[in-house]
Amino acid sequence: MIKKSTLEKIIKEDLAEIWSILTNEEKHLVADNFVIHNFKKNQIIYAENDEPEYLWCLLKGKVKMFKDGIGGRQQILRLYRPIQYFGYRAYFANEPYVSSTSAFEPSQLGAISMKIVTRIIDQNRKLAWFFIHELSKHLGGSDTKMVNLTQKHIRGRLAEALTILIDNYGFEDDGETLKIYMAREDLANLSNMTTSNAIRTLSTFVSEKIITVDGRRIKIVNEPALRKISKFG
Amino acid sequence: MIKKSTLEKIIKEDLAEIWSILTNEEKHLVADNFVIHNFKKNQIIYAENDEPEYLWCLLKGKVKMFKDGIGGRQQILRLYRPIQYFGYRAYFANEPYVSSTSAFEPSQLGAISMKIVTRIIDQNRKLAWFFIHELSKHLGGSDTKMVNLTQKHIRGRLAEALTILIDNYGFEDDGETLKIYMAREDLANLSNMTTSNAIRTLSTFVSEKIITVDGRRIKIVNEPALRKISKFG
DNA sequence: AATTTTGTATGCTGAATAGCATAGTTTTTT
DNA sequence: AAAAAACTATGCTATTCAGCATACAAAATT
Repeated sequence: MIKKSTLEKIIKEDLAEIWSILTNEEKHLVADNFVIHNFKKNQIIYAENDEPEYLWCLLKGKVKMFKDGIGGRQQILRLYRPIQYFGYRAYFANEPYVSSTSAFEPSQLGAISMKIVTRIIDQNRKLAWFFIHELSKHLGGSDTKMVNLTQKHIRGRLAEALTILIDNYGFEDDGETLKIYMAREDLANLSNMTTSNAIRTLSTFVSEKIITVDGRRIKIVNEPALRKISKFG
Repeated sequence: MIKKSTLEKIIKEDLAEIWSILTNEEKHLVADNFVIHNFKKNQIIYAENDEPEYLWCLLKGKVKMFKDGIGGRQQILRLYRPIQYFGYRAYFANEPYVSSTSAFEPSQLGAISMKIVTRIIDQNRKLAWFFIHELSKHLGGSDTKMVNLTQKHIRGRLAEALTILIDNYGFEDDGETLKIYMAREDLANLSNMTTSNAIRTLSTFVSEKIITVDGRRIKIVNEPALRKISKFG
């Protein structure tokens, strides 16, 4: 269980952009209605077709947003890190979730009722702008990703997935080991290919000295080459 | 050139949802800053990497939003009909356009400076909500489309494209001829396949008595079958 | 610690779809 | 209305990628 103090720190000391724009009164409203949840590895936070109810705030851990497709094949849509927000889109669109989310690793999340978020948006322009900005960013990203996934070849898609991991979670202290350890299957689900092909293509990247692999530990040894493959492949 | 009266009709008589939520003063502000543009068939409205400046309102005609990918292959992201709005996402995200738009057929559009739209959002909650809702809908649609395009087979993708055309533009008076005549290449660009494969797959749909084809005129003769292929294919 | 389960690596095979060529047709331009 | 350009239809071939099988390795569970 996260300490109440940790939570208050985040909200009151404006550690995340979103809270810094609230009035003290609004901060109190949020703090009083913020419920902490702990999720185990691979535990579902919400599932496709569920009715949206909460704004989720990832405090600690890693979360994936995904959609189950044909034959149980999963497509990972987005990855989240602390402190980021999700779960609000479907509520705003007034429809059930079109995707699911689960914890990649043991994670701590806060849930705030969307009714309260709505109430605050109604009285605070800046929060409205926060969501307009956030949604606009995601929409551009989704459109771009669509074209990348449909048009790039396997090498390009896997290279792009690796750059997404770099950009989202960064490196360990050595400056080259990816700070996320995911199964090959997840890597495949992120880059729209089968697990076999993710494994195969990783191997060729190793033989080309672009990465090294030690179990799930991936080191990026030639990032420019990787980004080049991602861009043109 | 569209008549000023037509424009005023749209804005003052609340023919489109968006305007009905404005105060009279705001309506005036919009009407005074609304510039009508005519676009020829295939003319570009704005292009990828351009800096966004206007909210575009499609008054008459048809518009496609697309992204140019590898080897000049285009992916159509969304289709617009009167009276719908676009061009605002990149401005809200504070970034250049990630996609382009062009007129499918001779079209009339209105352009309003995004600065003015921003000013109105700042003073009118309802307009903020309009965009939050709109962006949320589009984001859900984009995520769903991504999975459809990457996971469905060719038949399913083409069937889906046809249902998108039905849902966006409907039928002629006969109740079965699609009210949009697009080149096979555009149909291919909508469903992520080559032109050859769009033509081939259309032919098999004809032989299966799901559609009939007369040049670019497509009649949907078995819509349930089409939707079934779209869903499970 | 042993056993079971799950994940990784690699090879082989087949299916799906892209690419290209050619002929005929429609649309656009002059 | 004629000429040019663009589009459509179909066949054949090449490529990419998925599917499956097997062996091995690593994790998780008992």
